[in-house]
Amino acid sequence: MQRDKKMKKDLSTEQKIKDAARKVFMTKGFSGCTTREIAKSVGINVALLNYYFRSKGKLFELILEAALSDFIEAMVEVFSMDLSLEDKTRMLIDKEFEFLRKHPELPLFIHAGLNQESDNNFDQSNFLGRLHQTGIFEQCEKAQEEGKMRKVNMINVTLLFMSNCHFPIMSKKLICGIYQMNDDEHDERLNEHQEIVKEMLINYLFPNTLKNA
Amino acid sequence: MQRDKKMKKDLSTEQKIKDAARKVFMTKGFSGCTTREIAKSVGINVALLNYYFRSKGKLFELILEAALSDFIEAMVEVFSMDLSLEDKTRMLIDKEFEFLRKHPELPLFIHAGLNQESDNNFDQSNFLGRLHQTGIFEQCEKAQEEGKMRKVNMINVTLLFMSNCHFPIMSKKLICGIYQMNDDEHDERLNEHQEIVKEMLINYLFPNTLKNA
DNA sequence: ATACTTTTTAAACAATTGTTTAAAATAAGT
DNA sequence: ACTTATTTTAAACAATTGTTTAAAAAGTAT
Repeated sequence: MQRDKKMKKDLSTEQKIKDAARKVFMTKGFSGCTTREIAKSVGINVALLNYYFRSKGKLFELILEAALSDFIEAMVEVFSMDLSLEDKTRMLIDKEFEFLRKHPELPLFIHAGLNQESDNNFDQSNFLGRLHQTGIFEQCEKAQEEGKMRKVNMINVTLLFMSNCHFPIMSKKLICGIYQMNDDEHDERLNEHQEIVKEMLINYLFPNTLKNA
Repeated sequence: MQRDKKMKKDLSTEQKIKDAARKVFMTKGFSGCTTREIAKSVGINVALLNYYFRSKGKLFELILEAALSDFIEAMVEVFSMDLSLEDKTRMLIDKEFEFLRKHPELPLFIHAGLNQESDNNFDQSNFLGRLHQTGIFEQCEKAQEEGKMRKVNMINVTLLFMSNCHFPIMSKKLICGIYQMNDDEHDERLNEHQEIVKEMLINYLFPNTLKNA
């Protein structure tokens, strides 16, 4: 009954719990927070958490799955466009930096979350399939055969992108600690890094393009 | 028994606790494990933990600090050598990959650990000072002035190295999940990635070197 | 030996944990 | 209206948490 008629309130309790859980899990991790903490931030009873979601763990899996999906979807969005590989590279990096600046805790949450779970329910969302549907792999393969793109395994390409986009965001505390920076200084470095990464990756993946320029 | 003046046993209990705590904290995180779990893995009582270290949090700080120190020390070791910047780059990347392959949980542990702590006691170990002592900054500055090295802020250089060495290791579960790989396949990708990173970074940081070749 | 200090333990502490139960409040259907 | 189903709550559950207390065990020195 709760699905058909969602008139009730401004926002369904189920969604409000999910939102709060996401925020709390993101910043504190699974075992770093309590169900009561989540419930309190929604303004509801603890029992209601287990009424909608069966357990803390089940709720966490849901949030983690959604976070993973967000990640993949951002990539899919760019890959699906009608652009050259160089332009897709630039756009992906820009989008990733923009997205991660708004959700800086996401990469760490995902990696920490994956290490906490025993069973890997990746197949469930079929991330690889969604990437395949964009035709990005064929586009790369073709460019590689034409000598326009360096012949690198797509997994390594993925690794290159993720490393250089995700890590700079998630390492803020470490970098700021080592180099004694404040938030503004770090932000400035990050802006510069965004350009560095773009040039470096394009330079590496599409060497001809740069040599002609 | 008589070897040391007022010492204890084969291996000091204090050290045994530290070793066990390191292992447990690394894999499960601070709030992901219990003091009893650590104590049990050493074979001692829980109270003994608080006898040597004042609390779980204090013990964790100690482990985290040591882990951070290990990281910096690995860099210092390479930077202190009498080598060209290109050779230091190659050696640093190789050493980092080798080291991280043995301790793959270290990067995630550090980043998650830093996010859990409220106070940043970085100054305590003076990481920046230890890096400065190696003369690496002067070496880079000189190379940059001579046009042998791309003029990039040292913080961005650090970010480039860390991103491309640490992230590939710490993202194993994510990458294996997306691309449905097993451990062997991932290992193979990692080996290839090590070479990719070396070429890409040297290519980017020391462009003249490659153009002449 | 005795006396004193350090190390280790068992037990208890109070607080918090995730989860459940049963009843109340609210909404919906008739 | 009344009846039923859904949503929400208060309270309790048993288990576990980090930490402390007091006493035993082991070690050291006198």
